[in-house]
Amino acid sequence: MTAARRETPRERYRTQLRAEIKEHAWEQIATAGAPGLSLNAIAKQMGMSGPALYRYFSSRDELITELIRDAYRDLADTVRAAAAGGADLAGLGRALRTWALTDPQRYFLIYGTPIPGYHAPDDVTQTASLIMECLLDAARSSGRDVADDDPVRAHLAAHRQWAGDHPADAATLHRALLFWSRLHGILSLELAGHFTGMGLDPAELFASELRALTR
Amino acid sequence: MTAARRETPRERYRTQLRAEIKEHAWEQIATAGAPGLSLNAIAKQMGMSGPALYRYFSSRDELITELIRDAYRDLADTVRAAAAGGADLAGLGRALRTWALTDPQRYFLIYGTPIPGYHAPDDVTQTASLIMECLLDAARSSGRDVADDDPVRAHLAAHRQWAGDHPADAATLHRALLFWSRLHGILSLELAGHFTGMGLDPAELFASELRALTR
DNA sequence: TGTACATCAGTGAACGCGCGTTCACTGATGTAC
DNA sequence: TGTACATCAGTGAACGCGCGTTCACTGATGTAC
Repeated sequence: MTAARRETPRERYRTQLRAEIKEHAWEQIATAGAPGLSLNAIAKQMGMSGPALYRYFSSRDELITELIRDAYRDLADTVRAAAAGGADLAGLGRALRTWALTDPQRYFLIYGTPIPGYHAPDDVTQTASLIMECLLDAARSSGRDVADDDPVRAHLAAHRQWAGDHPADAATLHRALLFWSRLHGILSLELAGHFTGMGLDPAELFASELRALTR
Repeated sequence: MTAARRETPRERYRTQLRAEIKEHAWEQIATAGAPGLSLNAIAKQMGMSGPALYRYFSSRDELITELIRDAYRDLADTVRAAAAGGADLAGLGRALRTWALTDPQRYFLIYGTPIPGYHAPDDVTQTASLIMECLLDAARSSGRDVADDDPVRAHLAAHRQWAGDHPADAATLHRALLFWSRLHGILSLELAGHFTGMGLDPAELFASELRALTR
């Protein structure tokens, strides 16, 4: 058992301030979107000078990458917590929607318009797979078999790296994938306000898609 | 018959230069995303001074709004052309995907991450309905009835402003809506590179969702 | 417990940049007589 | 056909701004003897 070395006060302060910076960053993203994020603005908000932040993040890009990392991690934790609490596919769907509604711009930071040329580092991709694997596990034991004779299943069976070492037959892969893409379809349109503009209730549409996948 | 007044050379030049500016704007958006769009950069690219553009667009915001307007119009035209050419729902789906792949950032300008606080002007919303009405028409005469006993149909039947005066029963409304949200789900994940990152072929997935809707 | 030194947080000035936008202007193009 | 005037495109200088980032520095906090 490796005794976790006692964190020095300085280290504690450091991690705490890093967290504080990120919180302000999220606030800023929530109100102006990711492109509007500015180190100087965050510093001002925290009552310190701009260059001070360079003690905690080596560049604006590093901060954004860290935020993306955190967003993925937080979503993965949310989904896994729901699964650990015994949620089936429908439960995961509801957890996902709640998470997305909590902070739409955080959702879009992950699943929204990509920044041309930006590539997420490896560990972020790994966390993303974590989420998919969690969906797979739920899709294996719950949900409904949709379009069981669709030819895409051959393709899915042949390309299953993303399933990691989680056991999954074609039906499970298919279900998890449809769960993801369909709910993302509804969610992203909801968060962008397209349904409200049409006079529709997003909650109803989401619930309906969820039913189609799990009933 | 109102004789279209002959366009003066100056007017012709004006409209042509406006178009030229927009083209450069699209190029810029394609390579750096919408937030990276800059009037000065466009001017430089065209070999003129920055302030010159203010003869053609009163502000950066007006230019962006105009681009959004054009994107919607172009998509509406594409979809309507396909419909006029006798395409069924599946055909419209393929047309939609082709359009999206032609210029992903243009697609995202419409359906991607919303800019907090930005609200599209009325006429843009109208063009958006045009698209939906076109989908409705196709959904009435083609496609497959999915989940015909889902309770969401009551909601759809009760909220049908977006259908305009196009005749549409609950099944048609439902089909058009699912067509839109499901294909958007696949498409936006594809354009953002999420499938490629997983080793999956987006074309297969798109075709499969299309089959589920129309077979 | 006290002293000497090293570590580190944060500051203020500065650099270079690009942005959107205004303004007074020059020079070319079109219009009226 | 020629002249006088109005319209309009485009320029260059300027304003004010905020950005990311570097750098030499002060002052406080922790460490070693």
